[in-house]
Amino acid sequence: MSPRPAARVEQLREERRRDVLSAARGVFARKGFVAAKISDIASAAGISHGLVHHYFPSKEALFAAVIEESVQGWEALIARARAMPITAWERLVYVCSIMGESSAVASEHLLIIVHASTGEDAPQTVREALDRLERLVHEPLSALIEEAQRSGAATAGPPGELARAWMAVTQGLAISQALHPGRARPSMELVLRLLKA
Amino acid sequence: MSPRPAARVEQLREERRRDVLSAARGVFARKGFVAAKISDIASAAGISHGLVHHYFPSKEALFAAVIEESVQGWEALIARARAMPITAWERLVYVCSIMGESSAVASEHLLIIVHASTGEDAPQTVREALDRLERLVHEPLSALIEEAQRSGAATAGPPGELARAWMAVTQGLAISQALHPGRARPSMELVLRLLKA
Amino acid sequence: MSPRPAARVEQLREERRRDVLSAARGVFARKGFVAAKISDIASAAGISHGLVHHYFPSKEALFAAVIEESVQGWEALIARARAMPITAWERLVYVCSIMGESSAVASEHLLIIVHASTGEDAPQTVREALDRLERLVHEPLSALIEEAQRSGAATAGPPGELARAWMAVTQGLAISQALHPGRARPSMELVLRLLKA
Amino acid sequence: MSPRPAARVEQLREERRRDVLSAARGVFARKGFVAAKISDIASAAGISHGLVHHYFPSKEALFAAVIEESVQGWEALIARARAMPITAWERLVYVCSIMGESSAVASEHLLIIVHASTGEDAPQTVREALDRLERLVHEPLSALIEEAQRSGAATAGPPGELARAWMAVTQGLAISQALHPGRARPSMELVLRLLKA
DNA sequence: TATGAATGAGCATTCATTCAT
DNA sequence: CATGAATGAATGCTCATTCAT
Repeated sequence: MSPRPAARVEQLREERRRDVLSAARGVFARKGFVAAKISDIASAAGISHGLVHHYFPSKEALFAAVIEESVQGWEALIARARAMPITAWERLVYVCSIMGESSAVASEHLLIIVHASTGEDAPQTVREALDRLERLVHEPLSALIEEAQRSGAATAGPPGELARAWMAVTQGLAISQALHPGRARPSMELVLRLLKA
Repeated sequence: MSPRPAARVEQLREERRRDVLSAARGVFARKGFVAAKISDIASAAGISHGLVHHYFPSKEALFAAVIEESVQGWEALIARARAMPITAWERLVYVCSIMGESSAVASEHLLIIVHASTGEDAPQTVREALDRLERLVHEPLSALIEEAQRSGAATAGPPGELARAWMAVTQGLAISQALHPGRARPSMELVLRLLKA
Repeated sequence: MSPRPAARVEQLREERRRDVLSAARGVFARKGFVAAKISDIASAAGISHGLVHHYFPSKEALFAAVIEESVQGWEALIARARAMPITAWERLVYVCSIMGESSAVASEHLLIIVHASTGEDAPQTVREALDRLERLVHEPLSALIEEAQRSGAATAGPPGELARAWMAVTQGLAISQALHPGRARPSMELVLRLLKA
Repeated sequence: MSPRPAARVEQLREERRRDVLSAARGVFARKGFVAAKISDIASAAGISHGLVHHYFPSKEALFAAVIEESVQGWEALIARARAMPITAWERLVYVCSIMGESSAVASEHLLIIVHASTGEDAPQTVREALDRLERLVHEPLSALIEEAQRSGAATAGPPGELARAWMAVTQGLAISQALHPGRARPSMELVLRLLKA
């Protein structure tokens, strides 16, 4: 009966799933988990609210998927930076520059993480993903900083704390950007002054 | 008419109102406006949910009162800094040091402002208070930076943008601290590197 | 210790009770049982809401007392009419004229009875009082009409039904008056056309 | 997109909306606006309380819809009477006879109007609809009476006041009927005696 | 007595989730 | 797959009633 091969069907389904995920990312970023309504997400994705549950069993699962997506983006960024044949300091600069690009998607990821972090009601799956993210970003960053310190490029101090400070500062700037998109974005070069020797 | 002196009654009422406000500050800081439940606030204040409405007509009014309190705290801090007989740069250091103290209350104020800023559902009164806060902090800060630039203490660049960057960074660090209270707090001296000449 | 004799105290208490009852009559008349708030009544009586419960154990009891008062007023009116040394028709005219006077108090009684009759949630005590009122008004009225019919003054027809019609019409006019106090009041002479032979 | 034809869906929705409206009419008639509970209406309609809000955004809107329905019924009745090729007096008789039919629906409409008129808490929309109703009924009725007076069929007197008296009386009788459905209904011929020359 | 703080049951409303079509 | 009707748990808010002062 089906005119389309199963693979094509599966692909369409996957595309639709991505649409929902994208819509959810935007809505969660703007409203946070609790205030975001399934119907907001459905509207943003151009489908009915009932259909959202065909792709994601629950609002919580959808949120977890968005978080997971963010975490994987960070993982990928860090992996890319580590794979480049450059100095540790240049890797830091590279990471900063990507972060600073602040595409809408990146801002949304950051805002979601802020919401997920600051909200106390995040479900367990989300908590775990956030912890994983924390480690994923913090550890390689500390390593990069430590490496850069050895080469004299980075300022002295406990690399772990510097990494955290850098993460906090980056997050603060990203929030600011996300909230005021039109505003002149502080150059990431400024942020690097935190770490520069 | 009352068997108790009116002044005392009024005083008790005011105290209780402050208790509720404090409880609300904490809950709003941890959960944001929408996710915070009146019953959470009531529990935190050790009273029944009905009594919360005895002191504040609505959740929105309570939130607005908390925001107002934050705004006034900032106003006061800026005013104190401006009143001190010190150089512009020392004023910046002073403001940073107070901000960096990170009493629970200060963190809560910052988190609330983050929530209120990032959440799309803040009511109109709150939006206005936030706008006022934005101006209250940004303008004097820009002035301080400009002054410090003239004395050569601060780095070059548009004072307005530097002020915004500094605010974003401070907010980011405060969030980080609020979320991980046990963690070693990045010294505010680090933050000053952003501005130092 | 008490500077006043017990009797005087009792009298004051009784006066205050009447104040509350009067206030309640007005509020119940304007809002009905459910919509009337104890605090409305307290405000109207110029006392605190807590004090209302010193005079009446509950809102329901207060309502019952108001109804009781109405019932007794009707009883008294009917009794007065029956005691007068006049013809049956003149008694009908007398009752109509008193009803038509429409002092604020009389209107309020009527509106309360309408509310109590039309509202389904009246408590048992109230139901009983209303039934009693129904009989109290209906029976003597039927008797008066029957008497007037025998003397040829009243129109023919079952006296019981004529009495009910008259009561319904009187109530309708009273409602109209109560709702539009400024408006020219239809003369009760009009109402008597219903019964006149 | 929908697997069911849109027209059919719309029709079902409209039917269900009418069910809710009917249930609401009965409950509002018996209890008045404040005392009527959404859950009462839902039970009467055989649906869950949540679904009521699927069809009407709020209790107030539902009440307004019921009132609107009443107003339109009156408009239609008056329009029909005016369209008939009969004398003014016959038109009055016709209106009385329809009113006197006292189907459950008509009684409910009248009781609702009484509740809405006597209750002080009716929302603004309702107030406006009632004012409109007042004019809609009063003006054409006055005109009819005036016309009937010119033909000598109606009693003398200010047509406006007679119209009001007639409305009040009709309302009173309708209340009486609605409250005691089993009782012998006073003939509307009786009411016409108010107006007959 | 008199006040008003305090409680909690009750109601309107919202929204995630399910499911018939 | 897709829709939206339907449900009911959850939440803000009101208000009768109690009670410490």
